[in-house]
Amino acid sequence: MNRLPEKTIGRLSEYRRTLLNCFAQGKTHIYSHELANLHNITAVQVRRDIMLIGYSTTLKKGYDVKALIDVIGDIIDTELGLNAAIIGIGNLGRAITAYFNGKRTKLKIAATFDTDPAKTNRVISGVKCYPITDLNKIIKEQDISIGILTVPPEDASAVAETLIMAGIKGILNYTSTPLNVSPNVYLEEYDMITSLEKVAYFVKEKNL
Amino acid sequence: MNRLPEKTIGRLSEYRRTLLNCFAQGKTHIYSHELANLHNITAVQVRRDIMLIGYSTTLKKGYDVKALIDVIGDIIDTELGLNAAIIGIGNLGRAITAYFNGKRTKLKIAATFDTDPAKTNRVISGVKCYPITDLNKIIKEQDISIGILTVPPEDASAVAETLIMAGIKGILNYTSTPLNVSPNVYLEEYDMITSLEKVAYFVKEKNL
DNA sequence: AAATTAGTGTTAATAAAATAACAATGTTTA
DNA sequence: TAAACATTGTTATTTTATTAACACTAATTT
Repeated sequence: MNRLPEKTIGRLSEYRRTLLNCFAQGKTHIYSHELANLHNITAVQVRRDIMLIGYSTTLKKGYDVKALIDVIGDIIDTELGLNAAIIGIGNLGRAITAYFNGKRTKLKIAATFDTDPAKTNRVISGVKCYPITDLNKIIKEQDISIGILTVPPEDASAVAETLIMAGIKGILNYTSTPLNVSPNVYLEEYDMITSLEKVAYFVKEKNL
Repeated sequence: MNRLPEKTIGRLSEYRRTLLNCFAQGKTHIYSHELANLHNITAVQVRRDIMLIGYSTTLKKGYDVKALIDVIGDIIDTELGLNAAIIGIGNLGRAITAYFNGKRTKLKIAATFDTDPAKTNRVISGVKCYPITDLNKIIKEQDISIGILTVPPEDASAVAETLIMAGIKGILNYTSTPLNVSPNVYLEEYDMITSLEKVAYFVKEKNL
């Protein structure tokens, strides 16, 4: 399988969740335009994405929901699953942890970390919270390969550094501090303030 | 000013926050490559973005930090500011509210909404929480033009509908339910599960 | 003060993503 | 069963975003 476009990967993840819903509702087949409507994109986009992952159907009755779920799983899941850790268990960290708990099988939030002694060494949102001083040890012990950063912005760089030293392979950065990581670590950044300011800008523009 | 690219708007928001930090530290000028390094992008990208907003400097001492902050403000802020509301004041809603409080002058979280009677009619993270049945009334009274959706996925579509009926102009959707909105409403969607699955995919790919 | 260097602004080229066009073919309808 | 239709898979085109190239000029060095 050739490297898939980044945007396609994102959409595949979304398709799969929609497909899982359809499957749960007993729907066995789905047309490209149905899937497209559910995601507010074009049917061509859907077909192109599905072409890229090498799935196709001989029928003209739409895609086999179950089969497509499996094919997407083959692409985006790892066989044994991956472990992630949340660093900074404030409201945002808790939101993500709670959101995940029990839902994914292949991706698991295996540990959380914080500096606040009131939070550490107990279970929060179903996951054990460790003091951040144990980060290196726990990351290695539990084979955690993804770090989700929800610490205050001033701590972000230092924590990222520690994560990378501990051997993490991917970082999802929700702090407003842009990070600088070596090219062998995959970094995805998302900043809520930026998104809100973007919405505000386009709201303003619409009124012109 | 011609329509700016969406990606540029996002970066401008980020530049501004970095510039505000620089300014607070007494830095008066900044080179394009400094700003670029702080954001892990190229200096060309920075210069191009700044060119697009029509700012330029005659000096070769970098951009005037204060002036650039103001120019970006002229682009992305509205003169009177805009009001936003959070719908669904769980962990995620609280995280965003707390994050914002007292920080922005031009964008304000003016109200929050929830269905849970234990949460409504009191102040949470510094903002009054109203029952969702009052949504239409409050949106209009307080001139709220942006809705931030942090409700459970099964409620997302209905709430979005209500928001639009109430006259909202922009929606930031953090639920995992893709929304379908009329073209006169600006919609930005962000899904944490997708992001995490994307990171997992690229972590996996790196190992090949 | 002439030569060099470093930095900006802008146009041109490239790359990535989305959309359009359309051939192929199974399905439905007359 | 033949014609019309609907749906997929794929290539071509267009659009959007990024990167490279480079002319210009203030600052620095010799």
